[in-house]
Order: sequence, then structure tokens, then C-alpha cells
Amino acid sequence: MNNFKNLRGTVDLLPDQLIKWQNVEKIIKEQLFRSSVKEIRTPILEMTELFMRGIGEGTDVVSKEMYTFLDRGERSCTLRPEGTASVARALIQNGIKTKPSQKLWYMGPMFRYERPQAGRQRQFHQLGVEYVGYKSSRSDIEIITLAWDILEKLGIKELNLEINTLGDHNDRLSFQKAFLKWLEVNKNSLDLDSQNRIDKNPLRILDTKDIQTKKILEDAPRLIDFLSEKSINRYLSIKEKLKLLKIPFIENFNLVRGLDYYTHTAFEITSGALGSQSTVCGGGRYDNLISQMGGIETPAIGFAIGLERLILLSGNELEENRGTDIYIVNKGFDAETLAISLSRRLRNYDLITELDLSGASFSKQFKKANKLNSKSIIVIGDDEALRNEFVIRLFGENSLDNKEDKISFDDSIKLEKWISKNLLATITSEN
RNA sequence: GCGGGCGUCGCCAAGUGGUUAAGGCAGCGGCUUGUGGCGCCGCUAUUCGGGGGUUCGAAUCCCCUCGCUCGCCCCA
Repeated sequence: MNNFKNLRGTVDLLPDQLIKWQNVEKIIKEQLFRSSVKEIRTPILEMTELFMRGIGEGTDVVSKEMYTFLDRGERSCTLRPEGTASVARALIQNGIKTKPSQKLWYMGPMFRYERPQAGRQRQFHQLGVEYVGYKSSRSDIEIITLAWDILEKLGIKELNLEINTLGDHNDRLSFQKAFLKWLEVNKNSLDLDSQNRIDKNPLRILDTKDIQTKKILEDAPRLIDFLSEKSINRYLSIKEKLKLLKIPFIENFNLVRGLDYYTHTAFEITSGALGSQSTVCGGGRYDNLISQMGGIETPAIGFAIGLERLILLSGNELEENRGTDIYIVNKGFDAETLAISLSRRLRNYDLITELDLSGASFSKQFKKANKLNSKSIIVIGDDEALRNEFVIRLFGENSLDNKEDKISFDDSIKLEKWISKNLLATITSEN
């Protein structure tokens, strides 16, 4: 076996699987379109510095999961591990002042160097939505409901929305001060992982999985007690509105999320159906990111949905495929040319036509048409070529009677009539 | 980076030390060169992820290695 193989953690998506992907993407895009969210596309490759500064050097993503390499000009480049930093960069670079508020989405591959497992790949796909330049809690609500509605439109059930608030920069500073003081005292009773985080990213200790540490943390200072009145009111109003909108949620004070840039609202949507990688959607507010990256003070909030996990969760009704409408059986020199030109004409209709290219026997071609479940069939052979007409008839399982029509190659009207009577009616009733 | 499970045809598999490695699906060819669905017949792994070892003899036992997979960490 010295054939080529795909790289670990990457996958080939084959035509059959892509039917579902395309349907999922279509539903998502429609929902975004109706919500006035506009698409943005940024490069997959960025300078490494962007992610180090944007996401935070202490984070797991940056410290151990990036695909980083030197290009031929000795520049350090990184395949994007997430989309927010790139979008922020693009907006700053392209003059964010001229468009101070915008609703944006992007969809595409992201790369993280991790051990693959169920629902986790090294190259995976995300839908990201960013509301940039929106400050009020109304934007938090709209973006949470947008994420929720997309998942609902896809027919995904049994989702859990978790929310938390991280406060603003000052809230966090004063909390961190108290928390560090407490950590100093309790350091030795924490698990090793958490001890390591004290210097790098103390907030992350809050969502430790270690049971012992969890218990000890119950007596630690709580972020919520350090929030300013303004921050608290903001959070309370979000909870209030979610209740009024009947979006079920649970509060999770330990929801911190792995990226440094979050402020105020953090949220996550999970599903038990996913196994251990249960997060489908993660997001939050990042009011300081853009200014930290050199832009003007611009509050923003966003989320990302993992498409692979979405595909795993969405039902198989999205796998349904539209079959061939007309299969053109053809054989003989003149017949083949006529068949090609007829197939081109047929592509002006909303029909799926397939021209047989094999030159095989008629019986072979019929077998192929049958395998494809073609709804109808056109036959062009030497006889037809001679008479300048083709044979057309219905083909599916309900039409074994071989009732054929003959249509002249010049008679477009008769062809159109035949199509609308026999094919278009059934196609529209299906959709 | 650390644990557990697994690697036999494109896919699903039987085989657990003895001469030619079942079977099914898919594919190809034929019965049937101008009309399909069913059926029947035939073809498709000198080789069991790779390398080394034990043995008269290995897909089957041992060692190493690679890959996949599930979980931990973390995240989408």
C-alpha cells in the first residue's frame, strides 16, 4: 500500500455525502439572507501574528493547535484556526470607520492540529456570524436567536443553550485580582492542569473538568460578584428577553470559553447526541478585540457553528436527491451529434439531463438509464437520424408500456409540450 | 501530548497455525449488438496495513512500525 492517502484528520466528501451538505448550506444561507446578514470571505492563510495577538498566546488553540509554517519568503504563516480574527483584520484594513456596523457571515474550512475523534477533525468547517459595531444587548439577543433559529430550521432537536457573562475588561481585572489571591492560597489543592493555568490563563481554571478542583472552586470568589452594576443589568436584561422570547437556556457560571477575546456574554449550544464533542455552536461578545488589534473602539458579538457536527445532527431527510429527468440513449455517428445538440437544448429547461457517452449497445444504455432511475428517456439511433426525429417516452417504474412519442428535431413546440405534460408536473409536485 | 479498541478486495465481512484465502454488495462481461427493471452464467485479493522474527508451514503466534477509531485535554 504505497498509494497516496489523505492527511490525518482531513476527509474527502464524496458526491453522495455532499447532497446533505448542500442542503444544509442552502438552508443556512437562506436564513442568513433573510436576516440581512452579508457574506464576507477572507483568506484561509494569515500571518501567524494575527492569531497570536487576536486569540491570545495563552490559549490552547494558539499554543498547541495551529498549523504554522514558514513560506518561501521566511514569513510565518498560519492556516486559520477560527474566523473572527481574520474578519476583524479585514474590517480594520478595509476601513471600518466607513461602515461602523455590519452583520457578516462566512463559511469555510478551519484548521487545528489535534487528535481527531468523533466530531473533530484537523480540517473542519465552520459557519461564523459576526455582528460588528453593535453594542446593545439587543444584538446579543438577535445573534443568539439567529443561531437558535438556524439549528431549528435544520430540524435539530434537543439542544441546550448555556449562557454566562464574563463582564467587561475592568470587571475581569478586579475579579482576576481576587481570584489570583485565592489561587495563591489554594494552589496546592488544585489538579496539575489547573496549577499550570494560573500563570497562563487563570480564568480557564473555572471550567476545569477535575472533580476535586471543581469542589474546591465552590469557595472561590465568583466573577458575578465583581461585575459592575452596568454589566449585571446588561446580563439580567438578556436573560429576561430570552425568557420572554421563550428560548430555553441554562446559566453556566463556569462557561468561560477558550479564546481570550470574549467579554460580557458567552454562550454555547450543545447536543447530547454528539458524544463527547457536544458543542455545536459557541459564541460570545468581544468588545475589545478590534481596538486591541489597532482598529477604532468597536464592540462586536459573534458565534461559530461546526458544520461537521451539524451534519451529524441533522436528519436524513436532507439527503434526498433529485434524480435524472431525461436520459439520452444514442448510437451512430449522425445520431451522436444530434444527441449532443439536443442535450444542449434540453439544458435550457429546469431538467436534469444526461447524455450517454459510452457508445455502448442500446441495451447497455437502457440499463444505465434504469440504474439512474431516469424519469424519461430519449432514443436516437441511425433510423431517427435519417428521419430527423427522436423517440421519447416515460421510463420510470410506472411506465413499462413502452408508449413512445416521435418528435422532429425541428419541433420545439411539441418537445416543450411533452416536457411540461410529462415531466414538469411531476417535478414541481415533488418539491 | 496521554490512554483503550481495531486493521483480510472499492464497501460489508468469514477465516484464530496446514496444500488453491468463504460469502454478500458494488463493478465489468455474457445469455440479450434498437429497447431497462427479474433471473442465470462468468470475471474481479499470488495475498491478509507495512517490516522483521518463531515454525517444516502464519492472515492466524511474538516484536517493531504505520494507519484508523474511540476517549482524555481542548474546542466547532
